[in-house]
Amino acid sequence: MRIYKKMYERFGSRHWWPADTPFEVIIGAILTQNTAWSNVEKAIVNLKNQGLTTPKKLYQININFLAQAIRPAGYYNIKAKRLKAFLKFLFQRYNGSLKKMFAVSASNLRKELLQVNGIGPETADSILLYAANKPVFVIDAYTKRIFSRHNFIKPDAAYDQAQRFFTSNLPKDTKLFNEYHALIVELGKNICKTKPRCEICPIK
DNA sequence: GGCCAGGACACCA
DNA sequence: TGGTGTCATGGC
Repeated sequence: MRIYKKMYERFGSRHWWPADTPFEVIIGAILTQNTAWSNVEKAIVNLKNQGLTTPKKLYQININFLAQAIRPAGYYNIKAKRLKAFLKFLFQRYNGSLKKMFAVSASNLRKELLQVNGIGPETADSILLYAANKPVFVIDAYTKRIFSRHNFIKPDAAYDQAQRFFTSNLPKDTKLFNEYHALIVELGKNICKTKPRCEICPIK
């Protein structure tokens, strides 16, 4: 909480995730896997321009067509397959309704999402926190890099292990988790990128 | 022109 | 469980 406050004082509210709708959050969460967000944005613009930002549309279109549309995001063939896998899950289990899916408890939905091919722990947690508004802490590359450099977690810590560090030290609060992870990304992008620990780091 | 970015999975031992 | 290869574009 002490670190959170320092970062918040430095960067302020981040208003995350950068998307217009919960479904766009899900698309972005899958497309950004090991990929710079700037490339993901181009892919999402393509989808928007073609009116493909609803579950129904994406469920219906041809997978090869989808792959071409998301090409700028990289790994486009595999990501098209992963988006399709999620849509198949959404329609078969929840009749295509995000509302119904979000009504499921965080822990149960997490288990279900992890069964979907192409959705791992980080993607699942991003969906739970930023699309479904559930109090789940997201661990990503920035989180591990920054907090291992400052010796709060081990560099090779497993996902769940790193996650426990945060959840066991913080109140379980969706807004807090949302803001915290957004601040970590901000710090990771702009300051804690190359130098292991630098003078201007707000959390040292 | 090499390196890297908001992972996940298949395959192997 | 742990290690390695694979997927690919765009910015610097």
